[in-house]
Amino acid sequence: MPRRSSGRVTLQHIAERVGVTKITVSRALREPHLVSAALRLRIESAIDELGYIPNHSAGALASGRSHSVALLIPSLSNSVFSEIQRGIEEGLSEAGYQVLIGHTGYSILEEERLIDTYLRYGVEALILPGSRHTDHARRLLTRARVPVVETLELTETPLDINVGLDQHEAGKAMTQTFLDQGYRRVGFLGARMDYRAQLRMAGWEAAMQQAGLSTERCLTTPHPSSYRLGGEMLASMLERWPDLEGIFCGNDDLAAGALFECQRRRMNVPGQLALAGFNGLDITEATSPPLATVVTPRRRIGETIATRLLARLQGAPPTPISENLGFQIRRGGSL
Amino acid sequence: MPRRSSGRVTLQHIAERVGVTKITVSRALREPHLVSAALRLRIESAIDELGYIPNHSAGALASGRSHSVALLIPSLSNSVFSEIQRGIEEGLSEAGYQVLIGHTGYSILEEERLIDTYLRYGVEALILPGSRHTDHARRLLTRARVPVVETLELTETPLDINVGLDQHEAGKAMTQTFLDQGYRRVGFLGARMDYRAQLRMAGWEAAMQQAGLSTERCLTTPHPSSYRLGGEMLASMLERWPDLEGIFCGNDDLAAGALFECQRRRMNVPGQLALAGFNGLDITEATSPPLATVVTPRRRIGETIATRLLARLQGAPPTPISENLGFQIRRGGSL
DNA sequence: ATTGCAATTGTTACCGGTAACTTCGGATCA
DNA sequence: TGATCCGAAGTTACCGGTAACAATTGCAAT
Repeated sequence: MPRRSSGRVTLQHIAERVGVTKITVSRALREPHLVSAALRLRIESAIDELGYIPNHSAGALASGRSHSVALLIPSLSNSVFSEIQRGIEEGLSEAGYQVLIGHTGYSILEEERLIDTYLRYGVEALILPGSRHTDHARRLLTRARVPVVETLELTETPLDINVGLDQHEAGKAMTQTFLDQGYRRVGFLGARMDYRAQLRMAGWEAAMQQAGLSTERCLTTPHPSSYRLGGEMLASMLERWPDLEGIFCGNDDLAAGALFECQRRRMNVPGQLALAGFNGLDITEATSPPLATVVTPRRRIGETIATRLLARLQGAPPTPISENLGFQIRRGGSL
Repeated sequence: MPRRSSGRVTLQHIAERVGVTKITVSRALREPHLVSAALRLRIESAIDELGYIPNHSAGALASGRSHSVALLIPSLSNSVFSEIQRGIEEGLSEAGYQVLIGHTGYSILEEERLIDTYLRYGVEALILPGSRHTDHARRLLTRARVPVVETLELTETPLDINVGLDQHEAGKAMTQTFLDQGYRRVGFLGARMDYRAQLRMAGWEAAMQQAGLSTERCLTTPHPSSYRLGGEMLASMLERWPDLEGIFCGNDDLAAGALFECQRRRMNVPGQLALAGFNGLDITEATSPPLATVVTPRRRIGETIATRLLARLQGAPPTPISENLGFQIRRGGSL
């Protein structure tokens, strides 16, 4: 006698309808070549007559495989991650993996919570934004013995697979571009100030110091970045350092916001003030003038992650590896 | 003898370590008040000594409850959905539900695939963007007897819970705002042209026709919208209809792109051309001039969904209901 | 006719939890 | 002092699949 009247159609129901045992139905679904063609057809028609929906939990429990992979992203409104996601999804879904997306909101505590949750779900791999994690998260990951990808930035000590680009180097290169163009009083504007933003800023500092220039013209905030914020912060910077010649913004949103503020003030860009952003999002090509930016190979990052992860899932040895996919400087017209 | 050497720590291991049976450990986790305080402490310390991670599949299978809800969103790079998500997540996670995010890419076929996938995962509810679904998706949803939320737009025939705003009405209202300001030759610019974009456009048509004005100045494309596209399409429209006085863009991205193109052409906005977008994203307040837009109550949509869904999950009768959360016109300075 | 083998289908046990019911010792109470 | 009740822990069966191995059948090979 059933404990619950779940009403749900199970393999057993299909099996009875067709007059076989459930293992045969299970086979017809997972290894059709092992079931005779005639029977397979009868099973298939019974399945859609009755509306059978496989129970993933039961399958995962019995087989010890979940066929799913967790992808944690910091923000649901940033095309940086959506393009990476597309590359990953494409590669993994083809290989039969379901990609479960989680949203950390740039918080490593939330990341920790999600890692825990998804390990309970039995994901076969985790893809994490960044290389900064809580201690507890590291412990969970180590114990779980599951492939882990850390992405976006590079790290000297990857947990496992690391695919990204050198954010510090990129920040330095963009700053150097300002300097090459003859700008000297170059400031830095940053928001959110997650670890990657800090690396970019450090790159700016390094380049400035190397050139013997001041790094005082720097304004940052922990608030999430936005177009509005870019404008407001630019205003503050101009007030504080009226002699600014150029500003390297930690991302494209801030740079665009800063550009709008310049337009509002009828300041010529780059004549009176040069601007640059980071990431190479669509907007940098649309503004007038187009924004200088660091173009990051997001799509390729996603694809590379998929490739490397599949290799690991298919048994490649767990050798920590760091892959640097580089970046490109685009001067746009704002620098 | 174990079939697999999973290596994973289970309830049984904890139980043996502590010297009780697994059901007691299970209780200590789910209903701590039923276990004596002393024992509970010993269990807890065994759990983190051994690094126990509950197996969600096993729990879900045994209890028939997954404590998870699927949220499908069309785009991972659009703050429209990220704000809705935040509202939903907040309400549901507090009540112990895990929100699983899926990405449809605006495709109802992909939506169908995801509905199927998440029903296999045993989600206890589904939140879908829009009211358009494939026939098969409808069949799946009906058979699954699971609460369903359709959001963003309103529908006369909700599957279950429907929370959103009248996109047609909003399109009409924005167009009427153009007319109220004396603009007559008002065009429409749309991309992607998913169902909501079509509704907005229909609203534009209705308002124009009602005013006895021409609806010929209309350019749409199935391509995804972007800032660049907004600029390019504006250029096409100006070439084709040089007498345009205003353009209602199907979303804020297009409107911003169009504005940038006007700036490039040194066209005065709104003097020579008035512009408006849709959604009220951050960028509309940052540009110069700020963009006119239809402000949609995204956060409230998310919160309302959470509230209504929780009520249903806690046993409220499955009465189809449609809740209209309205919108606001903001004239910015571009209209 | 016997053997061998491949193609099909079935049997059995088990994955790791939880529901429902049972047991047991002690406190409460008439 | 026996009946009753309550808190705390245990027993048993089962959720819905899948792994591993066994059984059956038909046919080719010996």
